[in-house]
Amino acid sequence: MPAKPPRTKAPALSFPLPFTTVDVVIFTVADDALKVLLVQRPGDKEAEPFPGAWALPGGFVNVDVDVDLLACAERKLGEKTGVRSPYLEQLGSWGGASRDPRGWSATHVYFALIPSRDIELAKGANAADVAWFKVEEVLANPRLAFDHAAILQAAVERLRGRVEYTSLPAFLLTEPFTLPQLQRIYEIVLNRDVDKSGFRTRMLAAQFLVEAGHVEGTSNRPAMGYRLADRSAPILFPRTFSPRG
Amino acid sequence: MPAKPPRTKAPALSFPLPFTTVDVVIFTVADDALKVLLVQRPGDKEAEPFPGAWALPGGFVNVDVDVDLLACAERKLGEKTGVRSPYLEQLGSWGGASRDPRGWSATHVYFALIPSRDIELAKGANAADVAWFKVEEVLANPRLAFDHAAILQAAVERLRGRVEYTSLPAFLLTEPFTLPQLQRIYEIVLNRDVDKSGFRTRMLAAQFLVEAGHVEGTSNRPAMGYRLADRSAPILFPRTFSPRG
DNA sequence: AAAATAGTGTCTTTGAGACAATATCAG
DNA sequence: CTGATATTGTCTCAAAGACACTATTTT
Repeated sequence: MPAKPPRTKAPALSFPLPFTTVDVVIFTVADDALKVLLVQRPGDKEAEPFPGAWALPGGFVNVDVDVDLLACAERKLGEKTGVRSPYLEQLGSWGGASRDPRGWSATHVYFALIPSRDIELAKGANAADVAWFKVEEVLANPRLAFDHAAILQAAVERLRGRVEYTSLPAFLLTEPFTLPQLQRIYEIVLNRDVDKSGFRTRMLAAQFLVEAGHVEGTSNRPAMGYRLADRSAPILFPRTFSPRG
Repeated sequence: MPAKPPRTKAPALSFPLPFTTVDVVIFTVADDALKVLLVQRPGDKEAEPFPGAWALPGGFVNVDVDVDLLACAERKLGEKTGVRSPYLEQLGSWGGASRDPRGWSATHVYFALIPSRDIELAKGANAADVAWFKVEEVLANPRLAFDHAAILQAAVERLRGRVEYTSLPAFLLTEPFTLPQLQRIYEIVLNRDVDKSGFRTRMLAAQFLVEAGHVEGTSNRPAMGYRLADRSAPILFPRTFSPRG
């Protein structure tokens, strides 16, 4: 790729390198709303950019610790939520001269889906600077650090887009879950009602759920519980949900 | 994001930075086949990695020239093909300790679609080290530099996936083009036949084509020519092409 | 006229959407 | 029993798939 690359592993560089960071957009559904995890940047004691502003969790790649970008994303996710292996997908990357006042930087962004029941936010000294926010409210009044508002916007669009034709919302629930619970997640993310009968037909026809006994849960009549046949990836439906399709 | 960031624009760093590169997967359709543009890496005179191997076009981000990642991708595309504004979409990023022997590196990958008639490959001293390859053959016997075989694989999967439900193949044709021409592109990319009648109905119903007069081209009966109503982005079909949908 | 390609029509099937009906539980 | 929620059934409609048919050009 390069014309005149450095030769050593810790090179005396002949040209400046951009900063490399990884950020993670962590979604969950709680209180009937789609939420995103944000962290508050430290006050201006250290002359950091955007002091006190909320931002997506993330930070510099640590060349000595992270074997690759995915590992770095998993590390940052774990540090903030304690969650071990959620659904994690690469969203894209943002890079340029002006997104960070310290200089040319590029960030690799992942997005994660985690069930709200699985969460224990990072404890200890900086527990207070990690919190869930309603996506709707953050987007309506974005005051995020860096270009994180644009990144969040892209993540939500990607999520909504995928939900139209994939089984992604299943990753927002703990197993086993019921079809009405799953339908509710679809409705929350899509922000519209979904027909009950068609939903059930579609989900069961797609063959990605396996029965896991009845769940005597929150409602009057117990519902069948299901688990995912394959937790490694969502399945794709051949059609979109929306009407006028 | 960072814990202890550098303070200046050309900082004396307290920790090592990964290399940042941009690579572009450039597709076209020619001779009834999907092709990808590759460049040959220089011989080992300069102790570069993978001497003589073929690679995706790309290289280091130039902090002084590229305002952002997209601009960098457009620059590299233009340098190799002379094409000015093709369809260009971010594919993803690959980064890790072992993909480049010189050290931890991360590459931001874009993929481009260009009509084969628009191309004039880079001329001059290094014209010979740029060439089109059949994607099928490269994937069958990958000997690309770095992790470019995996990247190409991902790009092809993305392209094939998108083609199932978008108007992307239109960006592989010069305007005006006919519906039979467009159908042929779909068939080449998908590597399967598509029904003529259904194809026409679908394309015209999607309202993204505008008539541009008859084209008295290659065949016996002249066909209606079309242009894209909006060249900025493909449109999405509500369903997939495949049977068993 | 024959060949070749462009374009249309018809029939069947699949599955979504709407909505009504039934089933099973808690009180 | 009544209320609430789960689950199923029915009817209609839109669009895909398969495939036959018609139209317009070149030779």
